[in-house]
Amino acid sequence: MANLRKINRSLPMQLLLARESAMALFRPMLRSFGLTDQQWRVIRVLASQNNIEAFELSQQSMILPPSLTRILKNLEEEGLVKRDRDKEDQRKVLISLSAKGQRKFQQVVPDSEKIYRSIERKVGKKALNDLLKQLVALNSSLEA
Amino acid sequence: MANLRKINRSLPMQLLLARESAMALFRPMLRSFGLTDQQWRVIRVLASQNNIEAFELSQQSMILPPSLTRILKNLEEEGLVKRDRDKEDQRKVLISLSAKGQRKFQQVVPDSEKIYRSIERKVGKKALNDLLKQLVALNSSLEA
DNA sequence: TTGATTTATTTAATATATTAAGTAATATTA
DNA sequence: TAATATTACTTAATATATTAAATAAATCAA
Repeated sequence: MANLRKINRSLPMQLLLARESAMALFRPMLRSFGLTDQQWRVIRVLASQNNIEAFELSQQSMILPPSLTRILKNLEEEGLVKRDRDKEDQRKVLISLSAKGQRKFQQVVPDSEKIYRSIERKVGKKALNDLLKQLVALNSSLEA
Repeated sequence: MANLRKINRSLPMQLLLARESAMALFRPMLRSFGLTDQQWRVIRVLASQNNIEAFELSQQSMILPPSLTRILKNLEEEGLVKRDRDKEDQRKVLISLSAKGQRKFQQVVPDSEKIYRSIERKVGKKALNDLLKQLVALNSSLEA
């Protein structure tokens, strides 16, 4: 039987495992605030850029447009985000956090930062920064 | 407004981005063989270990049991895998590749390896190995 | 040895991912 | 400017993710 590298030595698998290990630390906290991983990604992006186009939001939150449509529908029903048509270009939808959404963000930030700092302690600040740099380099290598 | 690190500087986000960049290179090839990412993960594990328990398969393929149940149902309907009850412990299900599943694996391996080697060239063999080592280290740090 | 507990998997319900197709608004071009 | 193409998003269909609950077999405890 032809050989393939052991699955646990493959780059995509190690990236998946690493991401799962990291997210496992955030997930219970996010759930306690009634948020899914993706909803939190969306809210984070919106907290830093108000009235952002759906396409931009999709890129920055790494959520494909069809998923984003549903996620925004849910967040809108919960009153956390607002959607408006762009007056200049009626095809575009501009999305922003509601006051309630901003409060939700504020509530989550301290716990999120606490967990991130505990990761920094476990991994080591230097090792973490090195890793981030290598991931950025990897991404630009792979795009090329 | 309280501050949170920019989303694109967070570890989970960079891991997600890196994984997507890598998987984007494999996906068209896998689809051309009629396989989803997850189905290929399952087949890879089965190719190296026949008659594996569902729980073990779940761990190694990084697919939670409820998802695995459906994935195995689909793969079984396509005749790629077989399921048998463990004679010793009737709770357990033992899974293995059918002859057809083994042929499918053999068909995909060359293309998969070709893509992996192109990644090695783009990223650099040393950089890739370093990164893998750091990811392994990260995983053990985070579990601790 | 029966009743309670644990283990291994499946079902169910809701959320997200992926690909393809559809729709409406805008831009382009002959 | 009417026909065509493109853009920005949504809908649809199928696959997977996540959490909770259910089921059935095995184990444990009294």
